[in-house]
Amino acid sequence: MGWENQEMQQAEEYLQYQIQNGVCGKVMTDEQVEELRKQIVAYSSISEQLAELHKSMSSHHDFTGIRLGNLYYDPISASVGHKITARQRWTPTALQLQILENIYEQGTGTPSKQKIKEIASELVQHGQISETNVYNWFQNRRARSKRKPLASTGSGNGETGACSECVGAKDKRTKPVSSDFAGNVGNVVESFYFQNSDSGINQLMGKVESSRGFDSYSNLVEQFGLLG
Amino acid sequence: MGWENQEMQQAEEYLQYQIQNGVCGKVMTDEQVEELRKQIVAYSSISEQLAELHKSMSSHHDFTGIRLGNLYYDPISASVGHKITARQRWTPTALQLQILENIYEQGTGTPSKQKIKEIASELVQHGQISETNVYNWFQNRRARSKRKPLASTGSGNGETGACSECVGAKDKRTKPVSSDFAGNVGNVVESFYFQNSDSGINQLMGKVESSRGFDSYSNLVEQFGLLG
DNA sequence: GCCGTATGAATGAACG
DNA sequence: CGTTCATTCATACGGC
Repeated sequence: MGWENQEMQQAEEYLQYQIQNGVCGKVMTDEQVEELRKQIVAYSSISEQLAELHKSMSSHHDFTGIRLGNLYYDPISASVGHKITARQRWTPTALQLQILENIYEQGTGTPSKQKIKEIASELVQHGQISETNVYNWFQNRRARSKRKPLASTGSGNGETGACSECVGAKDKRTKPVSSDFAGNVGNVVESFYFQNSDSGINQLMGKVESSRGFDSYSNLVEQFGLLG
Repeated sequence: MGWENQEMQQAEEYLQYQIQNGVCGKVMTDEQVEELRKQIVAYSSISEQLAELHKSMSSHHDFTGIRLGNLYYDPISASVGHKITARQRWTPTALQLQILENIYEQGTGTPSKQKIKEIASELVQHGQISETNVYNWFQNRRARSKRKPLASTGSGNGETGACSECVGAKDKRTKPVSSDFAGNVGNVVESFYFQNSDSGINQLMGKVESSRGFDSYSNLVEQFGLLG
């Protein structure tokens, strides 16, 4: 159409000006918006099933107490102390678990003080954890994977191959995921997020798109049947 | 600065033109973009993990499932949920129960490997059972009789007063999630952002929803009509 | 039909 | 290191 270069340039400058003054920020093409829309729809649907969890969490959090820095408020005793009252045994986060499993399988499955320190310091990025936790985890992991896979008796009704401490057991726990994944997801996510955001929408889109592991939400949706 | 009305108008027109031609569409503030970015990053990391997990699991043809924080991934249905799949849990038959109780009372209550084997092989005649089941039964029996001042198991089925986990007076069983949430509060407080997207899966939802992020997100959706 | 209890199982930590 | 304990999870079951 009849847009002169000069006009366009002026417009661009104007835009720049507006942006700099916070009047308006990023500009997206409809295509991009649509892309985003799809992403969000898919993701939010996927996360939908977690909503229930959140609900119960928030509806009962008046009994959970809260941690304030190094202090901990216990709603039951209505007091604030330095320790998290009683209980509170460590539970690995999913990511931590995966990483641990990975290390366990790849690594000799051997601990070693130094190594534990390293592992702990790495895992602490994904949630609270101590060296003791790591130590215990390996200890338990080793011990439990050792018990022989004992055939469950009979069948029919209650298949019991599962084992607790049991008498026998094969590794039936978490399978390690691709090392690539286990080792990097955390970082990926972090860098993903903490990256300078000035790059704008294009970058965002690029990242979301190129985010590996899933080709498209439809694929995802199909795989997990997460969309009602 | 020196922006003349005319120039501004031209710019606006230019923008309109661009929009109409699909060159550019919606305009968002940086804040909004950032909000969006957060949402997508959160969702995408969840999805990514699920996808990877799925891939890994299916490639291993493993049917055990995996724990994801408070959630469980079921490789069979390829979905994530709160349950540990349909695996039936063992239930002792009346006869088995009686025998077990008997053994428990007579013996010190401590089984131990060899004994368990024997017991199991004996009980299997009265219904399906595995050593693991026996082991667990004793384990639980011991643990639970400790919390409750229940002395006699009573001969019949009469049983005495009821008390589930007993000492857990607060009975968190009904609100299982909350306790776990408590354990995570710290993380939520400390790392508000998605430094870890892992089991943070619940954390994440908590963050997403509790932060103004979600609202902003909803607003965004409305404002920009991102959701058809 | 929802709510609370009973109980098999999973698992972090501790014990000897 | 192998075992055991303590706590928690998930679900089946029974009453209102």
